[in-house]
Amino acid sequence: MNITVKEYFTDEGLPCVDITGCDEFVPAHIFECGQCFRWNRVPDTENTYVGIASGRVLAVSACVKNGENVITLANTDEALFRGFWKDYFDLERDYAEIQKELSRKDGYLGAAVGYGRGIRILKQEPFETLISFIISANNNIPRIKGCIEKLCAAYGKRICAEDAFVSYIARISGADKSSVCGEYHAFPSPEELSAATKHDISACCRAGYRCEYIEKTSRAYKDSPMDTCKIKTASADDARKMLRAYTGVGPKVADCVLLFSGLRTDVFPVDVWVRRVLEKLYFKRKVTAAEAGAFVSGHFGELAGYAQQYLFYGMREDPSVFDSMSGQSN
DNA sequence: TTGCAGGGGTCAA
DNA sequence: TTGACCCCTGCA
Repeated sequence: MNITVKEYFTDEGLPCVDITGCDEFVPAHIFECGQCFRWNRVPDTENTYVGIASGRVLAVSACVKNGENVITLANTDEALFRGFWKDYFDLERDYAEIQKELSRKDGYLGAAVGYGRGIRILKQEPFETLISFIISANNNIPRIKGCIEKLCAAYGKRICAEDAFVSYIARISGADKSSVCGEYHAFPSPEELSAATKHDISACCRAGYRCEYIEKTSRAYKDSPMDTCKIKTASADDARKMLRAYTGVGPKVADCVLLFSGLRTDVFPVDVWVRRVLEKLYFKRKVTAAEAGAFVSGHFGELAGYAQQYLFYGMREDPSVFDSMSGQSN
């Protein structure tokens, strides 16, 4: 990937970088495809999102300038971009090539890829991803986001945005500066979160039976963190086993953590949405999660994780993208 | 206002 | 393989 980075300051004095040479980057698709919970669209903007990752706040937008796609990252300089955000957004990977390969595999994927162009799989912090997807079990996105925000507010480090950042957000959204939030919280570290009991966690974020999972997993993680090197080199099944050693992690959550923290791309989280896609497109009948999992690992191989994201996003956002495709899988 | 079903699973029997 | 688990939301 040959990306070009231009560093500058906005009128407010906020450090920014403009990235060109990366056509596969659509903020709405990246942040609303179900992989992350701490990125939110700035009200009254079409394509600008603010999020927190590893204790850093960033505003992301994309537009076309002079016929060229430009990604603007605000509140970072070039050094921080190269040292952190470039990897977080997986900007080294050639998604156009992945899309080509998936489209060749099967007609349904071709349709899904066409719809979800611009999705990128983020490399999120493993502990945050682990706890977030434990909370996601049998839960819906607004509530998951609410639980996570409350946990962060209670146990995470406070981050005060610079005045220039608040002014920038106010300007691009047309909002009054006083209405723009300037306070954020990092996701708590294993040490911070493991200090809380399940009762504390329950009082804080009302996550029900998942609170016990959060307590146990935070404490276990503090003593025995994920061995990401081992996870990357092990077989997919062994990697899943390592994740499932944490309480509250079953097959679906394990695959989500592996995929969305950028550790593996050959896993395929099967939840009710994905199962619906597979049943509708490939099986034409009801299947179990295990049956679905066995099918996809053979059918999609190393690119299973990307296939999952495109299929899932297409099915959830607009199931009609598959309507003209019946009978075209191979 | 109330009651009920269902939600992007996991655990234990 | 099945039921219980906590809590919220939408709907009748």
